[in-house]
Amino acid sequence: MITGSKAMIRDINSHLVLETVLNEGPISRAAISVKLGLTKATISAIVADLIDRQFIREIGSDDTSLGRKPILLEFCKENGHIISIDLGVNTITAFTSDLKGNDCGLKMFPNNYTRDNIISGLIYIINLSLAELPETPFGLAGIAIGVHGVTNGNEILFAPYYDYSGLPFADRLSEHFEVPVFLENEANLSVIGEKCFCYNVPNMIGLSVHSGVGAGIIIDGKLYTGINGNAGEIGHTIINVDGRKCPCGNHGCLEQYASERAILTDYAEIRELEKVTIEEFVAAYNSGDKTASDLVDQFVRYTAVAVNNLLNTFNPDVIVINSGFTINIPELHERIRDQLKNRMNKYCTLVPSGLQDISILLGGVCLIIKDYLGVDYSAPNSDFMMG
Amino acid sequence: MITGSKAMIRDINSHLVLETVLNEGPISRAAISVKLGLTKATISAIVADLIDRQFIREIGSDDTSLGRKPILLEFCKENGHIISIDLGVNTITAFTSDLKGNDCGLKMFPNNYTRDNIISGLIYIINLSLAELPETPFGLAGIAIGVHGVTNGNEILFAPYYDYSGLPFADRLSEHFEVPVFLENEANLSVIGEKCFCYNVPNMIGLSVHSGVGAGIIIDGKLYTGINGNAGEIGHTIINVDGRKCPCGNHGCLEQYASERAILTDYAEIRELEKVTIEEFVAAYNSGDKTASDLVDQFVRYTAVAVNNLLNTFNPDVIVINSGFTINIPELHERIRDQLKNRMNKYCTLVPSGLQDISILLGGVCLIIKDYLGVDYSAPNSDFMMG
DNA sequence: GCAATTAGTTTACTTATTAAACGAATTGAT
DNA sequence: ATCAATTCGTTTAATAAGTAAACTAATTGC
Repeated sequence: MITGSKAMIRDINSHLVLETVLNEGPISRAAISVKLGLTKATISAIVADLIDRQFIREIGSDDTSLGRKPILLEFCKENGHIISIDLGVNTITAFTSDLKGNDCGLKMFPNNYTRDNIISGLIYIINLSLAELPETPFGLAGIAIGVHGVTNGNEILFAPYYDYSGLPFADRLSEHFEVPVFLENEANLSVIGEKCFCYNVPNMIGLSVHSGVGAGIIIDGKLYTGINGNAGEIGHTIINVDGRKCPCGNHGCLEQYASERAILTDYAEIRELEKVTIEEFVAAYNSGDKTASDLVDQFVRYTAVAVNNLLNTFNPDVIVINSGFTINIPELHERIRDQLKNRMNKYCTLVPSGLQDISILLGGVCLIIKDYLGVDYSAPNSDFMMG
Repeated sequence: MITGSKAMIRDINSHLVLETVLNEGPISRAAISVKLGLTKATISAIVADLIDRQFIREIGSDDTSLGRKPILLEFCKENGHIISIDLGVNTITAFTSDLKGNDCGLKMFPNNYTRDNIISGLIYIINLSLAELPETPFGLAGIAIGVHGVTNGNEILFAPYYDYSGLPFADRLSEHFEVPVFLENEANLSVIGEKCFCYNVPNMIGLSVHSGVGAGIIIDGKLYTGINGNAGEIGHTIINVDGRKCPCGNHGCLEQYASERAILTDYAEIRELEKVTIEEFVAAYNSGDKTASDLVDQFVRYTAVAVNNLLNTFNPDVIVINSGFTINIPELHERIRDQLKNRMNKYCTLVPSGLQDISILLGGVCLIIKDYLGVDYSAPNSDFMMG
């Protein structure tokens, strides 16, 4: 049972100070005191401890008009590194950053790994990334791995596109690198990334349309994954009760209409092609291909249904859409929004992805920051920051 | 900004002690100390204060085999009263209880009130209920009002079945009776009631099928209502993209298929009747009426779709169904569950309502308990308690 | 050079928890 | 009947964290 104690008070206040310096620094002790409503004495004591532990440091004074100049404090972002990996079906992307998510290197590798060698493959990839990083006081803070499938408690429960279910990724990598390792679903990481770097709101849904369709759910500022990590598996919500058969056993699942897989498969079938990439599809669409245009209509229509259902279910601050289609054909946002103009959706706040193809990687970074510092990161003046 | 302070420590621990006595009492100081992990000295200090404030009292000793007998502490449930009202379209139900939700009287009134006199009507009804209650140290702890419509911050935003939107219920009643007043959507109250009295789990969805279809959402033990109180308005999620037109402007909303209104309207139309009550409909079904049977099939089929979608969206501990159909035709639960046997729903934990037609009223009681005591009530050994 | 102002530290105090000793109450063995 | 063993609850001294207020430090402008 978590009970109140003096240690808890200091813990709460210390994290508040660290969060303030991280997200609003450089900032002075006096300003922190005003912002948090704690006395200057308390702030001074906590700051001394945080400096001692090398989380923050004093930098030059600020320019003020009157009185003694404040000593500015800033977060020591380069004192450690984070590795965030997008374990894609075709490509593995490894992103290294400092403790504020700043780019320290990005590498891409074809994913030729099988169930038998994927873990050693990841160790190899991580070592390659680590090799380029300078020594730091803290070293590696943690490793995040974005999985295209359902995860629960650091285990892959179900992944339709690769055969990695049940593998002890986290345990092995954690033993090997002696740092925390987190496996998390890509839609979940994606929405975390959007929240921390772009849209700082407490309740948001990230609608991720890639091979399948998933939603990352943030409620009260916290990721909600359900009791088995299956929350947000909206690809298998039924939106057409008499519709297309789905491998899951039901009919009319969203995923059969609005996923990349559905659209590209439909296109390939109609055009009697073996396989179509999203780039080829978009090129066809842009050149006025009628089939592609019809399928884009389908995507817009069914994605709007998905957004309608999410709005009426969650009534969130924002819904962010991230998909290859909307990234490559930006006007789709407006078209989806146009289909949502009815009485129940007056509070609709549909927004485009701010991070697009790196949302998963930056979401992984935020997960590690949260684990390592115990603090929610909210990137101030981020390149990606929205309204 | 909420910061850590000494007052916070005592506040946290004091509420934990009160919660323990409320939900697990009668219990001794020693047992509380072990359960919470606080020292006996701390518990003694907090208990002295709670006794002083008349929230708890000492009762006789417990029988133990060895050593000094513990002094049992219990919650003073009869020191105050709660009024919970179900503001139905046809009927207003007023329930009075002690501070643990025990029945102190239930009255029903036809709802003939208009926009102009509903507030004075409620004052009249509440006064009638109060008149029968004995004097208590605390008096009235609060009033909860269950609304069949969307509420946000104690205001009715939208109610399709009566014309009470925007009325200052809470302000007027709060001024008049000088106690806190809460307006809340009926599906939300319903799921709170089920959580506190029947299913003590942190993540649950209450599917309420009455005139419309709504879901009460509890995440991490807390009601989630969205940013405008519109969360859980699943009656307007689209489950049949080319389906029936809905007044909301879309096609194929769940409410057009699986609500009482939809089923009863369909039945009346087919049978060329003016109006059918749910009792008449159930009687027809029980007497083998084919039309009723077909419409029950429709209800089962679409309710299963709703549950499927909720499972894949929330992956909660449990989903509770509460509807006139399932209350009156219990085998429908099994039939709904039978339609859910597919790969994605292996964690399905669909359960019947434990409180049935009083879930809204008891949910209101829990809301007031939470407000008044600052503690989550979890009815121990409740008559309604499930597994 | 001094008043005014703001930043940050020091000091005395308050308060809540803890650990340990202690007193109280009860059982069971001698 | 008495006393050791046991458990319950209180008392006491110590610790730790925040607060308020006084104090020192640093800077500007008159």
